Amino acid sequence: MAARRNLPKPTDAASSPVSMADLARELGVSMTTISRALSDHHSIGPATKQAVLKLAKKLNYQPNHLAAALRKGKSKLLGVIVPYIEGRFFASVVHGIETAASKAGYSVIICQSSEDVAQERKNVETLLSAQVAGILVSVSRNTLDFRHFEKVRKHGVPLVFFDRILEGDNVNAVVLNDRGGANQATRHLLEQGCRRVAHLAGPLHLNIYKNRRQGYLDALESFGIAPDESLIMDCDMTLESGAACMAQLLELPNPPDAVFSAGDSAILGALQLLKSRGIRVPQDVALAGFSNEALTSVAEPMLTSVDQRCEEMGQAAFRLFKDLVDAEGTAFSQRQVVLQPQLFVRASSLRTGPA
Amino acid sequence: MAARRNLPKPTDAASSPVSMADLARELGVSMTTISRALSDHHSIGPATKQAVLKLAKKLNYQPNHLAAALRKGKSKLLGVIVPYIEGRFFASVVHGIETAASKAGYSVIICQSSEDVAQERKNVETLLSAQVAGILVSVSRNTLDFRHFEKVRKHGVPLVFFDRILEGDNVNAVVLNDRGGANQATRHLLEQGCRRVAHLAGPLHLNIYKNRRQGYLDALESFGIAPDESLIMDCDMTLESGAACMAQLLELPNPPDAVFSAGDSAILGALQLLKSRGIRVPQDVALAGFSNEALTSVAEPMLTSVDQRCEEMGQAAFRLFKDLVDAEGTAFSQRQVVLQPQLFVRASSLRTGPA
DNA sequence: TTGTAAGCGTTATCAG
DNA sequence: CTGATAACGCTTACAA
Repeated sequence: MAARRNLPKPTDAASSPVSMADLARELGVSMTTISRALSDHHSIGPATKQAVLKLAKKLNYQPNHLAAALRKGKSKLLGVIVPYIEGRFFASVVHGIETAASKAGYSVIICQSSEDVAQERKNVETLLSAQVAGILVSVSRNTLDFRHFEKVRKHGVPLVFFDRILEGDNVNAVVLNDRGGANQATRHLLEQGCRRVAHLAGPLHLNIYKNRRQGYLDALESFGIAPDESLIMDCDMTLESGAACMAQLLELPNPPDAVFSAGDSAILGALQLLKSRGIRVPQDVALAGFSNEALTSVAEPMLTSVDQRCEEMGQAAFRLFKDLVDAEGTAFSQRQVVLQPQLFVRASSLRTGPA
Repeated sequence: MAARRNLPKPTDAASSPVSMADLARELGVSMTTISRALSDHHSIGPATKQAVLKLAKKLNYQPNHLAAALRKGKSKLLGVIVPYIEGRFFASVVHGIETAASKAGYSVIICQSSEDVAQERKNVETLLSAQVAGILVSVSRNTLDFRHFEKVRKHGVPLVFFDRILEGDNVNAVVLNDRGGANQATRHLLEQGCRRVAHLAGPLHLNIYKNRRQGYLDALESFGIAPDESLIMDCDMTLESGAACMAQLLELPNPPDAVFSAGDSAILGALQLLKSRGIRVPQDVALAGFSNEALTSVAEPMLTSVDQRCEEMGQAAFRLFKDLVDAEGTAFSQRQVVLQPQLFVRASSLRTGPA
């Protein structure tokens, strides 16, 4: 018994949805009254209001947001454009955005640019056509200009950038203090007694990698160490690339005693290469990465890394959008929110003995 | 020079968006003509059509999908409900869905149920109110009935389940052959010569875990091995839980020589516990997990695992939805798509010596 | 090939 | 406190 629990009753093919007009007819009042009852307007008798709400529940009334949005000229849809959604970082940021947004009654439409400006342009068009209330975007790797975002502003749609932004443009943005985080990580390595700290740098046209590199340089300077160009490697931040860079670093006449990478995959590649050569981590070479990916706690030794506060970033981005909406008309120009990263120190950088 | 690249020209506050009516007025034709030109209708002179398109481009006309959807009664919005979006699995599935959807001209609205039926119910309401063309859902952990999905069908909105579905209900769904995958993994362990294979089982009210357990039992049976209840552990699939289960298994008078876990985090926990006790993997205990998470390639030894074809699942789910839309009216009842998982054999289960 | 007009489900304005 | 009516931007019979 109890074999088939909640099977659909056979007798219901898509019955036409019930509208406000239906409620009005049924109750013998005007649509205006229905609208007011449903939207909690003040000019409405408590009795009628209750009656409306009751009937709405009974008939399973489902408001049509499209119609409302069309009429009001503003939807409760929020557009989000990310390079891709796989991988911890963007998934977490989107998680943060969605959570904050839905609390405020917004639904989020997600678009992937696949690291391609052309697609990003299409995404913008799509979102504008969907009449979104705002757009949150982290630009693709090869986005070099702002033309397609001009259109967004022309339509009067609030625009917020997060994480990856275009340098030199004054826009609303939420970013991580990448420079500070990199500085912190590098200082930590220096404090462990390392003196030849190498850096795996990402593509420098992206603000995030440029800033991480700068933070690395800052730390060296504060320790009075002159930067050595041969210790700064161009790296595309993949596992393979990290290993290749590490191999190259080991070829140097005077190889590094520590490596700070602008990303975690690359530092893992470096770790694997070191282990394959029998070089001890952290005793011979100490390591630190950036992003605090899950893999940092799985690697052996566990990897020191800078956490990016992904979820906070999502929340902050939404809040900034909301501020823009609420400040409608109030002419305030640009807002930047800067989040403070947090260094997670793990075994890969902790030298047990003295410096 | 070239300091400020693409700064907004100071002279443009949200100019009101241009509509079809504007184009019509400007060109001195009717809105019908505009509509036809824009929607590539056949009854339209090539000359007028070109003129319209040119003007549209010039005036930066942006179609209003909301209005079109309202009129047509069908939007190009697709609703997706997942328990959460962080973590590899759902992020990848969503990636697959979004990629397929956007190719077909749909935008996807993402909702998280946070593993909570109440929230899931709200999500359904939200999506219906947004007039989505369809809903794709992977149910939350504590979803036990279908009432809130009845409403979806009543509205005539195509509904597709993926991965997590409710057993016993006949619905459109895309699932993994979890049973087959588990069978494959367990057989592999048996073929390596293991004879006491333990199983870390997930919450059994979820189809996926129930099926994985069954696949495990199938494999034992095909090897003529009677299942030993003391080797089957209830596990909530976390790292900690996996370690705890492993510890318990080691207490047995006759401990296992292999473990198949229904999830990767748990098997990693088991691995860490074994290593901490100096027990060799795979020589003393061979390990295999499920999901093929990124961490499986980072662990040492690397972990054997069953890949879930996340992205294919997303694509398949979208395709199933599309089929439903295209078959509008055609009364075909339920469709199930079953994807074949793939076993990735790695060091954690490969015994070098003979059995 | 083109135009007219009605209507999708709301909300807002103005009268009662 | 309530009601009639216009309007949001677009599609689509139907008519010319």
